[in-house]
Amino acid sequence: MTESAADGQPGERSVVAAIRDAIVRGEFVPNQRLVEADLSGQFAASRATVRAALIELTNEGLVERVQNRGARVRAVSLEEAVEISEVRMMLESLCAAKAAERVSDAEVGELKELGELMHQAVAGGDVVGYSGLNQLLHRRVREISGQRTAAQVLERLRGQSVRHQFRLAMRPGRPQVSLPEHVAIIDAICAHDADGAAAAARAHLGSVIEALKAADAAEVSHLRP
Amino acid sequence: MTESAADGQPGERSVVAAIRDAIVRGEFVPNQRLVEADLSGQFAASRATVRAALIELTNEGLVERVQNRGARVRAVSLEEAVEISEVRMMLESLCAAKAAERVSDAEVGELKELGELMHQAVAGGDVVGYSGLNQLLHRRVREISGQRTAAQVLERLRGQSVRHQFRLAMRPGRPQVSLPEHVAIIDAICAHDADGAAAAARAHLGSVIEALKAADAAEVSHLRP
DNA sequence: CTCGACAAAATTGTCAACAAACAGCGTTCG
DNA sequence: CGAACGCTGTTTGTTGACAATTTTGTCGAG
Repeated sequence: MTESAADGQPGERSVVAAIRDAIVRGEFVPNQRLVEADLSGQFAASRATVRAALIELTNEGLVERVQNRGARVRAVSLEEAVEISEVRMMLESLCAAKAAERVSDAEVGELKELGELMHQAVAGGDVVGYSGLNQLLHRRVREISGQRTAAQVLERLRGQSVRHQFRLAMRPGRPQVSLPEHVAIIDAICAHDADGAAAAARAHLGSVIEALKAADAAEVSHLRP
Repeated sequence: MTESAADGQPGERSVVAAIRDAIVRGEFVPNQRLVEADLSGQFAASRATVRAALIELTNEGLVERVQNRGARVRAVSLEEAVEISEVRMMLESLCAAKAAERVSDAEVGELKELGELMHQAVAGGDVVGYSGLNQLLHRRVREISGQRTAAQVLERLRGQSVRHQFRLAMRPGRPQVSLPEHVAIIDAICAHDADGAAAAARAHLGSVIEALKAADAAEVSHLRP
């Protein structure tokens, strides 16, 4: 029972981050009601601050708010997760192509090293480490691309689908599938091959979509043996 | 000096819409400061309501807010407008492809009629009418696609770039260029040709990007003859 | 026993006031 | 004469309380 982090300064920005973390980390489960007064107590902030935070998180797609009925943690269905991945497929391929055009020599070295670390993580069975490297890679590609608009959108979408992403990373055999896809993206970017990078990113996200559907089907069948 | 629309109920939702309209319609120019107290008076709402509205509009990308320094209308540079159009290129092509797969017979008729109306508007020199039909077409394609995630992102991006879009629509000869591109999108969707629709949408947005750059270059050269 | 209306509790929406931070300007010191 | 300092006015950030709305629990009639 983590009595939750009620410390830190109660600044507006901090409360947003705190609630977001609580949702992303799974402390607040989907469809859980988020009562302003309760959160006000939990995070040691005034109700107005909490309210502002909830509005911000609503536009980030993490919470749902309906008139006079309060806010609750938004539950993203499999269908929505697939939609999000489809959008990611388009935008990550755009960013990968841009990154391939703009990548510097230093960044090439960085990406190659990242690929090596991912390889080691998979070989060593370090699933959570690999998951972290995975996110880091995607973020670095976004940054290198210089496409701030796409990067912002992708960042928001990541928050919404983090639960599904995590569930996916935990499936046995998944890292072995995604590693070569990631390597392909890295290689294409480092070779300044924009078309190849876009294609590799598309292929990777396509694989994610298939895996999402497969994972869901597997879990459903597991619920009724 | 339109003393601005201060009527209507002061509901939270209404204030957001009112301020958004004021920005999109150009009543509030880019970089204009948005003082909470002033808006509170203009829209007959409390400062807290205005504040909530500004937070919401910040996440929509229409206003910029800095700590302890207030909010101002966000000015999107040409560079940003191009970035936005690049993202739109990817997402609109996705929606066009999905729409081609899912379009019903009734919707085919609707789209064809829309194309006819656009043709008439261009032939009659009705620029603003054509601009409206343009937006309507893009929106209908998004709706038909059933891709709610992409549609939401596109809707937000449209708000940010509406000023550039409008400037573009006003350039002489632009409608004659964009009309066949729009027709190509319509035809591909109506023929259930997903790949063709995606390609047509990509081509259209590519044309928009080129036109944006050209329009900017022309205006710059016009400022120093 | 179920359905509907009524009342009470809980929760959100709104408001006015207070405190903190920043910007501009005049004063004073080097 | 120039620059640093402090002051004042304005604007945002925050708080607490009040009003409106929804939900929940209860009672009575059919």
